[in-house]
Amino acid sequence: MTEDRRQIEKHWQDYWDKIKLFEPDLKNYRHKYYCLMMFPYPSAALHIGHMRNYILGDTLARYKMMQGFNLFTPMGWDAFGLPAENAAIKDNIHPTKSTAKNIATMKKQLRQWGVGYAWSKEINSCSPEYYKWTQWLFLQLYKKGFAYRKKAKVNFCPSCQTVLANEQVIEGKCERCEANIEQKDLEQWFLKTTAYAQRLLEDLDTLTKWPEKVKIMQRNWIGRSEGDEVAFAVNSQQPTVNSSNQNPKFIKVFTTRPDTLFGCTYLAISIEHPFVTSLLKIKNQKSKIKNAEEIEKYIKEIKKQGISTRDNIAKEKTGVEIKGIKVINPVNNQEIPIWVVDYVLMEYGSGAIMAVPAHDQRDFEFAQKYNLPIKQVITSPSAKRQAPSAKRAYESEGVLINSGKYNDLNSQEAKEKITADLKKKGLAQKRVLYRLRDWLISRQRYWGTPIPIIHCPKCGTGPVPEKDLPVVLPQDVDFKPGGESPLKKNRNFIQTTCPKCGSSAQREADTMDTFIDSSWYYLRYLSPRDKKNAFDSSLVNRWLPVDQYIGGVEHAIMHLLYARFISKFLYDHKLINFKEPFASLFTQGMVIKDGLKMSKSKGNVVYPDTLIEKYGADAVRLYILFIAPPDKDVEWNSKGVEGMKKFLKRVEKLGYRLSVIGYRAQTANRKPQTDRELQRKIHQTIKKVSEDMERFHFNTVISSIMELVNSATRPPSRAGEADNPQPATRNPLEVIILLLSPFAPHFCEEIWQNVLKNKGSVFKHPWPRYNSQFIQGEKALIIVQVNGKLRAKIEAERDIPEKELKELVLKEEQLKKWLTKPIKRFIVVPNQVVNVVM
RNA sequence: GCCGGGAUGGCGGAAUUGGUAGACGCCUGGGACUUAAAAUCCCAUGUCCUUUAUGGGCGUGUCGGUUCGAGUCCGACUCCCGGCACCA
Repeated sequence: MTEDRRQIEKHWQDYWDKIKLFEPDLKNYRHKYYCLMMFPYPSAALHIGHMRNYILGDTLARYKMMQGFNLFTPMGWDAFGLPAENAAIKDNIHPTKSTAKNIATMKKQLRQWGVGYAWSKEINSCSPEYYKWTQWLFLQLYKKGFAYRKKAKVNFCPSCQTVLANEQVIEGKCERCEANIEQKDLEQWFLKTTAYAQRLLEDLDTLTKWPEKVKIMQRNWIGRSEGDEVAFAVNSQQPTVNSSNQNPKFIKVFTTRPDTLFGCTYLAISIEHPFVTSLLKIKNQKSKIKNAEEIEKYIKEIKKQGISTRDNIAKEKTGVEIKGIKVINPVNNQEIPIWVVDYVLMEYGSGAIMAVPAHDQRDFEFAQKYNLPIKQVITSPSAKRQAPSAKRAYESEGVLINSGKYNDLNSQEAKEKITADLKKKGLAQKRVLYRLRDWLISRQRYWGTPIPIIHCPKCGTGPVPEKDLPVVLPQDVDFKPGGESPLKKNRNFIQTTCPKCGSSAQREADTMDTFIDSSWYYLRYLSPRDKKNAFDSSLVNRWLPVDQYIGGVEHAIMHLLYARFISKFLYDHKLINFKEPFASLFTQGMVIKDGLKMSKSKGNVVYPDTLIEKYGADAVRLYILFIAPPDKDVEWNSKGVEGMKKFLKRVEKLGYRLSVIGYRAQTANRKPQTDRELQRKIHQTIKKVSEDMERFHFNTVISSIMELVNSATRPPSRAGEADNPQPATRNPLEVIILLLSPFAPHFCEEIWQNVLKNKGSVFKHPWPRYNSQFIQGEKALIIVQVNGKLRAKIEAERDIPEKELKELVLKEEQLKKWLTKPIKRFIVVPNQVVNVVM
């Protein structure tokens, strides 16, 4: 098979095409199985890391096919995005061309690996046929008020020359190019993801087949936090929580720890807080402050430094007191100072906090620096009256002290009582905050879906009518980025007429974040050429949610959160009838090389093509799934592929031997007990493999099949079983081929049809079943321990009574030297272990 | 700092509910076949000790505990990987 292996593989690839093995019957949704891989970005060529992903999915798909499911595994291309555009700028090839070329290369690779998809349903997010409906989706969101424009401080990447969503900023750096992110005030489009914060959080509990890890990451990202809003009166004026924040009569703070209110010794306020801004703007207000100039100077300085919320945590906190104005702590009417600080974020809560230095580490550090009082009000329940540590704040909950009538309550009780009392006075209310922000979707780049919006000088901003979709992305664009959208420079594109009044108007020049393309693609696969609808609701409602979604853990937050958000939006507007798009999620591990994730930019990429040339696709497929459980990261080492080739050769030889000699002749030469032993192994293996397939333990599946091959190849090792004759054992080769076929499809199809002489594809044959009565022998191997240490192994009848087993143990020669003292206890685990305790 | 995950031979890994630790494979060493090599097959392969056996001690990151019995459960710690991070 070595020489013509490539030809054999190609032969079966053609065969699967011919019999349309992977083409679904979408009308037949009974026993449906929608197996979806995250669609790839078309980069130059797929490496081993990608291959692991697709082989994993293909193996599962073929297994499900054999189990009799009506399988649907489509594939497509997430083709818009920055890499293609950057490559285009560098090499001066239009993204349309380079993308098409990359897709062709990748399709060829996938085919060579024996990976099958329903190619008739292929989609490509950069084709007008697809992005027309991405635009349609945007318009639905717009019409329902879920897409809006606002001027906001946004993350701007100076290197990519575009804004980024919060999720795309990692430690203050761009996730793509790692340039430091700048904050800019820009008018941008947002989607109201926050409107779904609570449901995105709650419904995670319904996703029982998602990895816990991914759900935890999403929960943390949504970041729900329950607490209270508490109003602090400015000087002695009477505040209420219902007045506006601009009103300088009071300042609202958000806290999760109202039990520490008595320990609040100053109020810290963001430099951008409206209270501060209006204070400095309005003359008679400003005159009340003794150090207005100092504050203005401070704010200017901090703004100049650029208060990024993410990159200066290590920096020492600074601030300046507003002299001349105080606030009243509502629990004890104590006057406390207000400090304008750089460590309170305007974007979260109310932009002001009650500072409790004794019980918050940040406030503690600040108070120490500026010599502000540190007042302990919580003590640990175990060590009452513990002095506050000189080095750290005590941040845990505990028992209240120095808190007037609330003393001796625990934190939980105190929270409720203090809030209730303040609520009566109108000074507090419950509030739930989320860390999740609205999704910023505008990108000042060329290679993306144009936002279907028209700006009319008379009518203002309005949608492109649905009948005019798609808004086609023009080809002749100078796409070099320059801080604003390249489309702005294309007059033919920009100039349009207002659909309402007909006067000359301008198109929106920004394109959409590519995560919108991937937030709904799983719906389009079922009717990719439909010219009238984004998706066919009746098909979608029958085929979704996706039964198995497979992809990288790097999409745990962004893609999966956005796709869930869009599904919920479509559900609420009755366009689909399910709330969650992906019933079961599997996140495969990364392939590591030299300690780093395999990636082109790091220069540690291994391409599978030369390995496939040398060993064949099946051997590489087997190896890639054999080296580790698929959800774990794995360090790549090409050395072991050889072993897989050897293994396939042994199976081939077994097949040759059985087919030449004939299976019956072969069994006739064996003793009956040999057959029984092999038969047991066959059924045990079917059981183990079937169970492990469901758990995605593909590595142990392969080793179990190897064990069965070893048993079928080698002469029997154990004899001495009862020799009552048994019916002829099932042909081991047939079982081996069936179990192995999802992993090594070409090889197995070849043996199935040309050696075992079966008609039709092995993938049309049902997955083998085991018979549990063949699994157990009538003798059990029992481990004998003395005081917990292994001392002997004996064979005994299954389910032997304890008394007889004890006699057997006492008779055993090997054990005599250990059983020197009187037996205290005799512990039996039936058919497994005996432990003699002396 | 917080939240996850992990640590098992020379290597990748196995051990599903506490019951033979190291399956399966790679590497390595030895042997058979061969004029020779490749391929193939067979044997060995955690570690130490001895009286060389159907022998024994030790051994799953560290320390301690529970149990007849712990890689697995509990408590404390070390290191590695991933996520989040002035979120009040």
